[in-house]
Amino acid sequence: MSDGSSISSHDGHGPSFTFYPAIYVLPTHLSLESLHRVEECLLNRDARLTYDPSEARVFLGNIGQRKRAILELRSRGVCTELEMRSVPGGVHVDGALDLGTETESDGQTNQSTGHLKRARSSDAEVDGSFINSDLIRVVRLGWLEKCVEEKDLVPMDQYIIYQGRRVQHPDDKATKGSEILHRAQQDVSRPHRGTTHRGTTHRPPKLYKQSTSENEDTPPPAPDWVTNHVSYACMRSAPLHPPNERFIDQLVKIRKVRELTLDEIGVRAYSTSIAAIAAYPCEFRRASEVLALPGCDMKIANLFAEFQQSGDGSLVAASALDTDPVLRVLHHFYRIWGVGAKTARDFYYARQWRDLDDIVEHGWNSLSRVQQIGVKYYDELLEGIPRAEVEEIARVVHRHASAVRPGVECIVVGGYRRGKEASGDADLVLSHRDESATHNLVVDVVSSLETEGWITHTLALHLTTSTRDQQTLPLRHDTGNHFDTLDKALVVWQDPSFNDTSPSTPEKKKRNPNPHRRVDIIISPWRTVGCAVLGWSGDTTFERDLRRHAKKSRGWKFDSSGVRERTSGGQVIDLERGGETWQEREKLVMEGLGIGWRPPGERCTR
DNA sequence: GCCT
DNA sequence: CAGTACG
DNA sequence: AGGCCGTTACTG
Repeated sequence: MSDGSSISSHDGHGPSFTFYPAIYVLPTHLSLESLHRVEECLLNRDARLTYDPSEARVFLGNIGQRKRAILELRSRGVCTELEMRSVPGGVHVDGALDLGTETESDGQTNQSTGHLKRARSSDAEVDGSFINSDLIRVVRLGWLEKCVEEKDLVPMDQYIIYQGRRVQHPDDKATKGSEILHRAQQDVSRPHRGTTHRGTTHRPPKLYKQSTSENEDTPPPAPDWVTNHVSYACMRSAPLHPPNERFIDQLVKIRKVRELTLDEIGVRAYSTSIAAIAAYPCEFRRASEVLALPGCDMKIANLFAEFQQSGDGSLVAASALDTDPVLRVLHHFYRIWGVGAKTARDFYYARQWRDLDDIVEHGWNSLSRVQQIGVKYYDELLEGIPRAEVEEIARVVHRHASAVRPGVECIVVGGYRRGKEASGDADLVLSHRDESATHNLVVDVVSSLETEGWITHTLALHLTTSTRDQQTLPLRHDTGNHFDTLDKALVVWQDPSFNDTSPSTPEKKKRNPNPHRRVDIIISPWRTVGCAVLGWSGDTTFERDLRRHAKKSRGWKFDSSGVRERTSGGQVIDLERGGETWQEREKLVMEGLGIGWRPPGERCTR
């Protein structure tokens, strides 16, 4: 092995590390495979592995020098001072030193007595020195190799490179961010110290079989995109329901907390990790598998370890969304259409509101028009639209569009096209092979639908190309020809027809019981319909990475209205010319951008 | 939080 | 200008 | 150390 690790995961039975404190494997100077084998070896012997440096007390690594060891610790935020009493080669005294300090965990000591006997027979240092001391040790990998070779625990002494005690971190001042966020981070950083497993080295029962033979828990071969470090979500296939969906659900909740606490970068980071995990084709069995994915590092691997050990698959930082009283209210406000994280916090902290009634009672007139609509139809707009109903809406829109522009095509995009059972809204792209037919189409379709009673409110109208062009064309010799983005209408929709039978009071019109729905109608000229459909069919991270990739790898600007040169002047790049159908044109765009085609059902980055 |  | 929306 | 989607388009 180039990194000098001779650890094999097929090494038969060996000693048990159950009663060692949390072990952290330093990845430095280790290949990913070696790292995995070392972890595998430890796990097979019931060691308590951690990906959180702050809770580890043994750091195992392919390292030779004390100076290097200190550096490795420091770079992981572990500040120590040298502990002189038992340095390498010194007298072995920690047992005596620490045995007397065991006061807080009698239960654990008693419970493990029987095992301690076994352990003690081969290694006297196991019990006393570690279980209750705050000693931090950096140990050469050779120790583990020796233990494996001897099939027994071997004293660490000769393998200790450095030994220290934790000291207060110099810049440990309070974070300026919200206390909730801070608390959440604290909680995450010590996932094994919860009330459930407090202080004990006892591992929860393994769900998988103890490995004895060929069926060894070697992880499945990594997919290409892992080996090749493909970091753009738009270049991987992520299905609607990936194998690690339950873990992803937890991470999505943490991301939501980051949104609510205005941590945009954290949101971006979690999105990257989530997208990678969503593309992973099998259930993780080891945190080290997580570690191998692009966009996932110790933080995420550690969260997976917590997920795996939690029993019910919950993460403390994720549960905060439901349990923290402040976050609960912020989340509630955030789900109002037209209210983002900033406004939600303003409602809470400045206006001191706590629920929708407070808003209606004390601030109705301070709301924007769309926020009022958002509050009014709060529950209905959050409901989720079944696929059949999305199709129904599309038929109605297509009928009206056809009346106004014969030959128009209506394409359902968004979550529906990715296969979601229920969509947050209905996203429809209208296009026509005759370029002039898409001119003013939004306005015409929306007013037609309004007249027939399908559209109850228009939340936003984005008019760019067509309407404005005509009015301002003479004035527009603009410097930067950003002449195209798509026309679109974001509307509130309600089926106007319902049974008006029964009423004993026939004069009073019964209220329409059909739920209000959010519908987005997007207009695209045929010339760029492939871009429109591509830009409106992927999950957020897929679309972000699409733009990022177009920029970084081609120097192009991609959006749903087309592909352009990024250099001023912005020459249009026509990647879809020659495509006969919108499906063909979308495929040509994906290939032209160099991401390769994949169906919409595989663009689910969450 | 992760990557270059 | 900041804030929100869209995927 | 600096970037992270969009020179988005809209509202107020």
